[in-house]
Amino acid sequence: PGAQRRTPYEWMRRSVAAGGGGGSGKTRTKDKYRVVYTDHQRLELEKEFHYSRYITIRRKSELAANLGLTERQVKIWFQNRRAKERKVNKKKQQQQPSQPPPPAHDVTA
Amino acid sequence: AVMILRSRFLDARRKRRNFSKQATEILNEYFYSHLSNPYPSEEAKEELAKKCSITVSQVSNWFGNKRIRYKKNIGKFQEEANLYAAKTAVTAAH
DNA sequence: GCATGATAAATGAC
DNA sequence: GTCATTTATCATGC
Repeated sequence: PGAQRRTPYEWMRRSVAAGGGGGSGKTRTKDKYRVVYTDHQRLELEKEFHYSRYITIRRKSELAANLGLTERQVKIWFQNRRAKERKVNKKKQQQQPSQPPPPAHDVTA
Repeated sequence: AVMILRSRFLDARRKRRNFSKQATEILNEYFYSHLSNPYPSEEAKEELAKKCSITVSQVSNWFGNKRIRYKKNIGKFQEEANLYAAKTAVTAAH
C-alpha cells in the first residue's frame, strides 16, 4: 500500500468556511475563528443566565447592545451555557444520584 | 458576582492529569485503525471509556484533540501512525 | 519549551 | 431548541 500524500481522507480537509461580507449572518471571519469575550461580557452574561436560563428576545436585544455583541452571539452563548450546565449536572448525577435538577422553565417572567 | 472568577480558578484545566500509558495505547489503537473515519459512536465511546477508566466526555475530548492535531501536522504523527499500523497488522495476522 | 487535556466561541445537522 | 463538532485558547505536566 502506497502512502496517500495528497488526499488522505475527507475528515482531514479544512472544513470550516469563513463568513462572507458584512451582510452575512455569520460571525466567523477569515481573520478570527472565534473571539475571546472580555471578563465584563462574561460576567454580565453569567448574571443574566442566573436570572433565567432562557433569555427573552427583548432582554437579548438589550444585553447585546450593552455588551457590544450581536444578538446571534448572545443566543449562541446561552445555548453553549445550557449545554455546559447539562454537562455539569450529568457529572454530578453520576456522583450523587440523589437530587435531579429542575425540569421546567417559566416563560411568564 | 465573583462566580465567574471563582469558576476560572476551579476550572478542570487547573487539575488536568495525563492519561495512563495503557489508556493512551487503547485510544491510539482505535484512532489509527479507524483513520478513514475516526468518529467512534456513542456506544464505542462508552466502551473505550470503560477500558481506559475515563469518562465518555474525556474520550470525546481526546478524539477531538487528536483529529485536529493530527490533520494539522500529519508528518509529525507519521512515526506514531506506522507504529500502531504495524501493531494492528500483527494482531490481525494471528 | 512543547505535549496534552479541558474549556470557550461558533457552526451545522436535525 | 439540542447536540456533536471544529478551532483557538487556556492551564498544566514534564
